[in-house]
Amino acid sequence: MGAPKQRWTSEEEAALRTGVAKHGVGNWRTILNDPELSSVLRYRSNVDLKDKWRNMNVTVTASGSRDKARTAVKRTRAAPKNNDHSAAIITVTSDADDEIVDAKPIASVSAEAWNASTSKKSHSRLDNIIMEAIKNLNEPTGSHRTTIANYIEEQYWPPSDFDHLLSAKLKDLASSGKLIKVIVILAPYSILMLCLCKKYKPFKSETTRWYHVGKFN
DNA sequence: TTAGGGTTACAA
DNA sequence: TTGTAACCCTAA
Repeated sequence: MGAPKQRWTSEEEAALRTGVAKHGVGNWRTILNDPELSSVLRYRSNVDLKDKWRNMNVTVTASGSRDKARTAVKRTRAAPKNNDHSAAIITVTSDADDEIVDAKPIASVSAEAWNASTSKKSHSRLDNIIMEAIKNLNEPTGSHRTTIANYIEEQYWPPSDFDHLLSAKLKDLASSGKLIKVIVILAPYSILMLCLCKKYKPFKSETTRWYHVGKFN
């Protein structure tokens, strides 16, 4: 352990983030072998990548706890697989880490109480429940609003205007980066290619929005 | 090869 | 002295 510490450069950190986005968390060897990244990361081992990713998640969660980093890392493993010719994920509109706070069933309470801030953390109770729902549903391509709503209705006793609240909250969480909003375009392959080339903007009826916790690869 | 826990170097 | 980041060790 006498080796001098080799501080990570911003280029290396960027390469690691790119690698994780591309290959997924845990595929450190694959990231290292990526021709686009290998030159930047040539002085790093797969263990270095793993450790750095852990540290980066500690920083992001601002908790200083390795345990929280671990949960963050675990949650980033799910990745959408585009194996359907008639539907594809076109856009990931936001991406950020988050934290999980305990969410136990509660009795029916007012919308204000659902939305009330729980502690020094800025998360509301509903935020946590939504995160828990998406996490537990564990759908590879994320979960649709109605699926999330059904889960919460099964597990909890939401207020009458819950559906409206949920929509607003999902929008908030996506815009703040706590959730990833994925736009899935239900269209033939040719249309998808036009979308990718930005030559065709799908109608609202041709798209659906799925919400996902964590990062894609 | 990876995850997770432990250790050490370093900066504030 | 303390917290953080980098590095090391080991089990699976």
